[in-house]
Amino acid sequence: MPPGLKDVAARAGVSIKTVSNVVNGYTHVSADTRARVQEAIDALGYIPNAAARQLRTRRSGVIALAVPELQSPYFAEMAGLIVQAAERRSWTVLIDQTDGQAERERNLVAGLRRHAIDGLIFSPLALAGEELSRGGDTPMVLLGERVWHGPADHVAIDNTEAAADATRHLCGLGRRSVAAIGAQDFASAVTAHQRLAGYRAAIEEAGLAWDPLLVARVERFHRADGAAAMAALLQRPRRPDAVFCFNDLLALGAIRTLLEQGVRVPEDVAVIGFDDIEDGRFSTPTLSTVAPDTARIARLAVDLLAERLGDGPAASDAPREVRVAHRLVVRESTAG
Amino acid sequence: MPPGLKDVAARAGVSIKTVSNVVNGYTHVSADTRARVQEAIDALGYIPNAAARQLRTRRSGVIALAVPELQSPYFAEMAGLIVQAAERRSWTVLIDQTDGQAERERNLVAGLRRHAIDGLIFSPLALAGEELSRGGDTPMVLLGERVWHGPADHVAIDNTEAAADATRHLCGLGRRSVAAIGAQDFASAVTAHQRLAGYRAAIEEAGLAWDPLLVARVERFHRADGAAAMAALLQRPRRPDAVFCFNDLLALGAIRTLLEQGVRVPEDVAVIGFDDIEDGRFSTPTLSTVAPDTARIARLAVDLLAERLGDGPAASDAPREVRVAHRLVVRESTAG
DNA sequence: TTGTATGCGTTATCAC
DNA sequence: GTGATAACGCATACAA
Repeated sequence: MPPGLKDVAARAGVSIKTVSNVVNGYTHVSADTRARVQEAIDALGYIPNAAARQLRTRRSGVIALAVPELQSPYFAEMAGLIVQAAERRSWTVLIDQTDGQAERERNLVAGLRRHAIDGLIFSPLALAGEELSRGGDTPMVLLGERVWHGPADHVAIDNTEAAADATRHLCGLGRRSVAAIGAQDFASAVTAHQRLAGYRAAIEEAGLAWDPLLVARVERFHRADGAAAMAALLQRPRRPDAVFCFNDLLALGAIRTLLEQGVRVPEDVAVIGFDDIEDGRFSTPTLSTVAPDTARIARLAVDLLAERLGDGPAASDAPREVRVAHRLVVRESTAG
Repeated sequence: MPPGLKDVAARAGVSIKTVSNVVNGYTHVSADTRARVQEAIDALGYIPNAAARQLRTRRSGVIALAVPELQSPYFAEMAGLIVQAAERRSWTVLIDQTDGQAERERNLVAGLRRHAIDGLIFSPLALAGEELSRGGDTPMVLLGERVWHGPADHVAIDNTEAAADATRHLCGLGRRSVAAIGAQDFASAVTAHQRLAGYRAAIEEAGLAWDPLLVARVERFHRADGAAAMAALLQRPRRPDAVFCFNDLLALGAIRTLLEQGVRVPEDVAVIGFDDIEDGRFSTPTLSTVAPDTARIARLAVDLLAERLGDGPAASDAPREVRVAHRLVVRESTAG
């Protein structure tokens, strides 16, 4: 049975209120009393009971981070950064893996954890638009651009523009047959839609013909999907001389297929990805990519949540959209 | 203000005890009452208050998983699998990133979260031996082999034997100058020590001379360390014709350096890693490796913890060590 | 089978 | 500056 406020109070010869004051850094405590209480706390190894505290204050000091999957290096990195940012506010982060399942995401938004978490940072995959607003009362910050302007804050890079930048880079290399890997059909695939739009805009801007046969669809954004999509692309009549992949994993998979089939990268086909995960810095060839300012995204997400959680004036302001910078990173896979 | 037991009871015209019974699936409730209560629960959207429940039962339904870093694909995968396994017991997993910092690991073991979590699954990096037993009362399952036999359960593969298997594979290829990347000096680097021991055993078993100059030390197990270590190895007088890397990230970094310097893999240097992360299946060349049965490790870790947590007879048994299988996966990087 | 009453460890409102 | 005491929402011993 761990010691409680009561035990500390008894040992220090004061009331529990005084101990509580000391624990919570209340200022109006005489130095003498404070010292005595502190001594008792140390001696007993007192640790405040989180449950009791939460029951009273309705605050758990825990925020949830919901991502589609931790296996994806981008989300893993994001998770690590958010944990770090949260730590500076002494928040604990509960990481939730949705596996992109609509039902799980819905539960999250509905607030099935309502009592347990103070806020939610959410990177939705299966949910979009209004469904995201059927929310409980838990403050939420969305990661990734939304087309719809709902009641939640969100922070993201300009996906469409970033995709256009990547595509422009390929066109600027003199490539005339620029393919895309990563298109998705379902309505909630906002990221895929936006990157496709950026790709198309840049293609047309370069005076190239829009060719649907150069666009490969994928189920998910994994290496295996990229590999399969690339194989399909190579089957088609018009063979591309460049590929924009909607994320780095797709690109790494695509490169694998190309090399396997004796196609040189970047000489025959230039490949660019998206996310700037660490893998791309050590692959052969190293991977050109679009680098979002992930550290900044993480920091801003936590900051926005903190503002909502604070009882300050900003807590009830209109939802904000924060745009974060991205930059092009040119490496071997397009440096031909 | 979310509804409580009281509100549900009022609406259903019963006492809170009855509602509580229904919520907790107590069997002796008349079908009629149960239906009425359930209706009220649904209508009000009642969700039990986790804090209050925990205050009473001293159980939070949350277990912590502490890993050095989520960015590492192996730990990310492990985390995902453990979350899945825990889900089947309706446990929530709180993921803690220690960054390999001794202080953080110490806090964990000391139980600074004591009140908040029911159990801990821990993959220590900076702590070893006795320090791991200075534990609180929170049940703990250790991931990764320990030399010392402390008071906690642990589940792991036979690191030494697995490392020997990898090295034997290289020797079996006829390579005579087999290097190792991943040695570490500090005492708590149990994994590195064991893999080095396995490597050495296999080297001597093959009748090769033990050459300390073929062993490269690393700070951490990242791609960059592998790349740097390989570069150092190439500088030394005796150039290796094979390398056993203590994990896949090191191997991928090493391969990058080799290819960059025009050394062919596997023709000139065969490379094998450890962990079987997804990257290795799509890299060029694809990566030979030792594959631990990670899914089984995850499942067993959760099972062991469950036994400790259960109030059954097994709860106070002596600590168990569970050994999990591994297998060699031969891919292009050694298939020369 | 169901209801009443008590306490889990805190914080917060009042007195003193 | 400090102490007594009432909640917070739930589970459960005990009664009915």
